[in-house]
Amino acid sequence: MNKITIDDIARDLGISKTTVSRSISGKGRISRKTRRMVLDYIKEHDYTPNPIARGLAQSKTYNIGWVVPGDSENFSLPYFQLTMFGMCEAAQTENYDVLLIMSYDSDISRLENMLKNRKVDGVVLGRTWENDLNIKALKENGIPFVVIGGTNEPDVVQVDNDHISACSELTSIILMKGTDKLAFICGNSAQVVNQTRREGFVKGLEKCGKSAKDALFYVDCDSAAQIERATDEAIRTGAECIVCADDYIANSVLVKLSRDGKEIPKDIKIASFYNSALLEHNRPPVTSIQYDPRQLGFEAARTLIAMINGEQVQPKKLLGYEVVLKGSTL
Amino acid sequence: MNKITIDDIARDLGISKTTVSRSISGKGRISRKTRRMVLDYIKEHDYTPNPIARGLAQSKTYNIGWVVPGDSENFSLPYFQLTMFGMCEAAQTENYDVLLIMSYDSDISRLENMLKNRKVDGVVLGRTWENDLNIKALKENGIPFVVIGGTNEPDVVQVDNDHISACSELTSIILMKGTDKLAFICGNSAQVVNQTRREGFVKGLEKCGKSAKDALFYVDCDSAAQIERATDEAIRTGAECIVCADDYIANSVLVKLSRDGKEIPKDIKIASFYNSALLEHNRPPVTSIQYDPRQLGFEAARTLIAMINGEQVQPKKLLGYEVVLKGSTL
DNA sequence: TTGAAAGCGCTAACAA
DNA sequence: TTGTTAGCGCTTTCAA
Repeated sequence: MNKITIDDIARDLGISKTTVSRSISGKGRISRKTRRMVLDYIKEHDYTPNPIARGLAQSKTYNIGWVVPGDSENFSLPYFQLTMFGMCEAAQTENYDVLLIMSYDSDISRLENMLKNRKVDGVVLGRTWENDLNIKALKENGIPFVVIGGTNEPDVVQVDNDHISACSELTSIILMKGTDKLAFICGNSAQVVNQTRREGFVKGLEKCGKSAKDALFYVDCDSAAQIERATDEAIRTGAECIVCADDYIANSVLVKLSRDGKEIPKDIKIASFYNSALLEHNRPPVTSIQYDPRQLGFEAARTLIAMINGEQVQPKKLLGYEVVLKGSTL
Repeated sequence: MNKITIDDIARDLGISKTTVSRSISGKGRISRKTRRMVLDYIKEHDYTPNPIARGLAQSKTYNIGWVVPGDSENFSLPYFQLTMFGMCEAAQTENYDVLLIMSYDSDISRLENMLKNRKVDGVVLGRTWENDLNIKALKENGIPFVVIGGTNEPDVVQVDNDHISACSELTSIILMKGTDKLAFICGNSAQVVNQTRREGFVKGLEKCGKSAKDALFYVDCDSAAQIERATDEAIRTGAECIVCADDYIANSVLVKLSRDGKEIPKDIKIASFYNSALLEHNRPPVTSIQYDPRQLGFEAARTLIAMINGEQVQPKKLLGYEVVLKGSTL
């Protein structure tokens, strides 16, 4: 067991523990020689400072909290987990660790508890809602935090995919290829990401001289049943292409279409605003937008730690994307 | 900000901070009256003990570590995340938090670091390998830990799905329905779960008077290409049913079959030893085994915390399952 | 450049 | 039943 402490080092080396502490942290003036000596000793004896003790002394935990929705459907799980991996990577390089905070829809008690306990130095919010209670709690608390996703709350540091550009680009490409009547299906519209994607969709319409009135909208489709109903209605109303806000929607639409014996893209085209690896094996492959959740998480954690260190950070960072055209919109 | 400390309470109430501490923890003798008084004060002033300070004093962190594979393919992500949710639930009830530890295949440096830093009181291992280096490091360190999955390392507390019973049951059911020639496809055989499922499969064969020689085995199929090759060969060799070790394999097999225009179950039957929600929309639905990853995580964390508290725990706990027969094996 | 001493906020022997 | 007194292992003034 690693039971050696800073006192042991000081005693063995015949110096004060202040000097040892300074040698380790690099703060304050220290002769190169003394510092070398301490560092060598540490290496040789495999000493690791106790982060709890350091935490107590500096009122820091060297942990960041990751608020992850505990109630999301299975399809979004990989997305969240990949952002989590990215966060861990970023945290690691700064010697931080990641602590989990489960959130359920409107129940923010887990987060509140964590804030009261002061077990984290900052928080990353994995998903944003309209009128987000988590954001309110975080603001009120004053702890540094960054959100992944958009928000119209002022003074919130955000990292997000550039959904607007991405969705508008994909939408206009579809239109320019001669498809005229589009249907848009999305889930819970209280989630900011669904609002943003809708906005991008409309922008894409407008870029091609159309407006929202020229398309069909099915929002708040949370269950498979609702999505299937929307699909049915879209087809009956003459939609030529169904644009799905995410892969969960796309999957349900695909199942429905195959059950009805519709052929893609002959009978109806389909595109998705989020491409998870889970859809990639579909026949035909689905036109979609490719993001990098891992990078998203990385950026969020990196930004957060910079904030914790008192650095100035960019208030809103948008990451890139790639529109991938495939057989489903040929 | 919650800046009130135990000293403030002691001063305000005219008692010693020991008494305050005791009132909070409930340890030692305390008059009901004093305790009430302290508790009331705490409630009124919204005091929360500083867990860092408590941690330093008791050499405890009230964190448990969750070793999660950072390199698993997307299909297993939901499984891992669901166990993670279960862990969080269990941890929460005991006032513990969950800290992430990413692991990559054979690189256990993250875990070693965490152990050296003593930022967790115990560890849950999310996946087990043959000759698992994580297990060795944990044993050597002496920290309490439980593994999810099987292991032949002695003296390791395990929580696992009962893969042997489940797989053997499903296998024998398929055989009893008149299917004769089975093929088994699985991924990396250094992962214990794949070994265990294979064992269950063989046991199922034996229950029906067959042996391993009567079936086709394709192990270490890690890539889609390998799985497709295995599928091809299985069919050419006369397999009537392809039994897939998990949903990732099943998905690739399904894609391959549909591309080749094979009809399920007419041309070939298919079953999976793990049913994720990701496959549930397949047409026809796939016969498979249903586990509850959330409960698995819950049980693991609960057991770990019991160990941390010095309680005696069951060395090996197997959880239930459900064999779900669907159209793919009709 | 170094050291002494006083915390950080809590727990736990030991006394009273 | 309660209080006194040392810590837990580190950081950080303030002096030397």
